[in-house]
Formats: sequence, C-alpha cells, structure tokens
Amino acid sequence: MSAEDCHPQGITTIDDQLLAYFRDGVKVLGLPKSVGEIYGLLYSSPRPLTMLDLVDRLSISKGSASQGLKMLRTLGAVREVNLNNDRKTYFEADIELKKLVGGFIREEIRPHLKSGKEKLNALHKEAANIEDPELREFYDERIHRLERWSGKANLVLPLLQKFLGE
Amino acid sequence: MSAEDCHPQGITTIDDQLLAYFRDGVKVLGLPKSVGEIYGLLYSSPRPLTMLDLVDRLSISKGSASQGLKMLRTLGAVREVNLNNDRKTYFEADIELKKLVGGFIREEIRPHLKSGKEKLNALHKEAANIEDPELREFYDERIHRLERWSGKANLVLPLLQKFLGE
DNA sequence: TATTAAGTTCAAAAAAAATTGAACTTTGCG
DNA sequence: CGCAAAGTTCAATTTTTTTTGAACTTAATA
Repeated sequence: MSAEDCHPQGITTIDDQLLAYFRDGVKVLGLPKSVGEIYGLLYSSPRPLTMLDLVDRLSISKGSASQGLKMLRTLGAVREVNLNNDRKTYFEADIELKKLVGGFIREEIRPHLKSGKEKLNALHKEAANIEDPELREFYDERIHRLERWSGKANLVLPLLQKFLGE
Repeated sequence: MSAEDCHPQGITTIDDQLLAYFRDGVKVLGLPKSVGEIYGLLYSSPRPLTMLDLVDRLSISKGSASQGLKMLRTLGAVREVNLNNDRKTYFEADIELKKLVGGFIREEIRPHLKSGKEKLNALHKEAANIEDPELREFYDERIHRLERWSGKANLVLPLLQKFLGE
C-alpha cells in the first residue's frame, strides 16, 4: 500500500511538508521544534483542533502539547475557540505570521533590549569615574556606541512589525 | 582587599559588565555564550588580544576560543591583526555591531529563507493535485500567504541591515 | 632541520534545553 | 456530590548543544 493509496489527495504529504516548514522556521526564532509543529499543524488544518488531536497527530506528550499551546497563546499566534456543545477547547492558528513574529519580538526581544538599556545606563555612570582620561574616553565611546545602537533597535522594531503585517 | 583596591579605576568592573552585556546579547541570536564573551572582551579592549589572552581572561579552553573566533570571523565581527615582529595573531572586534548582526543574517537567516522558499515551491505544485476544490483552495491560500510573507522577509532584511549600520 | 609556541580538530564530557509522564487540578455532567 | 474527561504542572529523563582537552598540524626561528 503506497502513500498515495493512503492519501489520494496528497493531503498528508502537504501537511507533513508544512509541518517541516514551520519546524525549521521557528528554529530561527530559537523556539522548540514541538512549538513549530503545533503551529504548523494548526496552520494547515481547515478546522480547529483539540489538544488531544495534536498529541495524536504529532506523537507528542500531553505535557508538551499543553506547554507549546501556552507559549503560542502567549505569543498571540494561536487562539482558543469554543465550539458549542463541546467540553473540549479547540485551537486555531492566527494565520497572520506577524502575530507569531510580533509576539516573539514582544516577549523575547523587547525585554532583552530593555534590560540591556539599563545595563548601559549603569555602565555609563561607572565609566565617568575612570581617572585616566584616555581610557575614560575609550570606554565612553564604546558604551555610547552601544547606546546609539540600542536606540536604533528600539526604533526599528515597531517598523519591522508594521511592515511584516499582512 | 576590596574590588576597588584591585582596580582603582573600575576597569575590570566595566569590562565584566560589558562581557555580561554581550553574553546576554548574543543569546537573542542563539549564539553560545562563549562567543558573546569573546566578542565582548575584544569590544572592551583598547588593544588587540591574542587567543591566549582570551583563554586566560575568560577561563575557557583553547578549543572554545579557537572555534568562537572562527565563528566571529565568519560573521565578520572580528578580524585578525598582524602586529609586526610577532608570531602570534592578534584579534580585534569590528565595533560596528551591524557586522555581528549582518553576519548573523547572512549566515543564519538567509539560508533558512532560501530553503524555505524552495519548500514552498514544491508545496505549491503539490497543492495543485488536490481534487476536492474547496480543500485545494484552502491549501492554496495558506501556501500563498507563506510565499507573500517569505517575499517580504527577503525584502526587509537588506533594509534592516542598512538601517542598523552606523 | 629540529624545536617549540601557536593554532586547529574532534571525540568525549558537561551543560543546557526540550520532552515525557505521572500526579495533580479543574470543569462539566449525571 | 461523585465521576470522568480535559488540562496543567513539574521532577525526572532524553535530546541537543556547548565546552573541554589531548592529539594533531602549521609555521617561525635558531
């Protein structure tokens, strides 16, 4: 029995390829592959799925599914759907990728930039105490450079998000 | 003996903080912390350093230092300097962060986007074979969406690099 | 060319991150 | 209420990634 017999319309193949696409894709963002697979399966499903659907289809544990969905909901890339007359919670992907990437920027990159800025402030004050003028100048310049860069990054992120929005 | 007695000008403190800054910073890019530390130490050094300087100062192995420097050179974030009358190779940081980030985009993100594009092409062809028109439409739309997005990402990356350049 | 310091490589060890699964909590229904 | 299905949590395990260190290569110099 060939794969074609199983899935005469090639759907599973497509699903699998989409899964692989997202599995690799989220790696760029440093997210675990299970998260990519969950998002990928929801993205390629015409109807919402339950957590148990994900567990079955992806052969992952309930724990993984629960945590992965939690992360995706935090990012805003997946939302709950309440189908009437059903105890289960269904999930569907927000198919606008900007949600996934935007959530990542909001949750991962911005906090980093913020704490980085604070560190730079502290550094700047300390550099003022260096006595050797040449050395002080050197550190001042390098720290300043980081500050300028950090400011730029803060500026560009919202633009990036806007541009990537569909 | 206090820390101040050791380093009356607070230099080590500043170096250490800069180290921490980069150690955390490169994590966003998914690079190992040793790489961040190496770049950080070079960034905060007024003169080029040898590999052995890095090994001593950061308490890392020769292997780590060698591999870390290799990666940073590939990214274009660090360059070799040949001081006259010296057998050793010295290294200095390219202090323009765009080199670090640009190298990362070039080496890590672009290849991903490229292979992703190829996967989408394959997918598009396969979707054409789906018989159920409604389902075919569904897959077509979702795949098309990814293609549009992938195109945008390709467009925005050079702009991003240009903007972040100092 | 023999010596030795500089630097690289890569298999093995250590560290970090993701995943599992079993115990737990919550929720809806008879 | 009491049960059972749905969902969460987290310590233990597995997997992946990073780091080490010892053997190796390279290159300068005496």
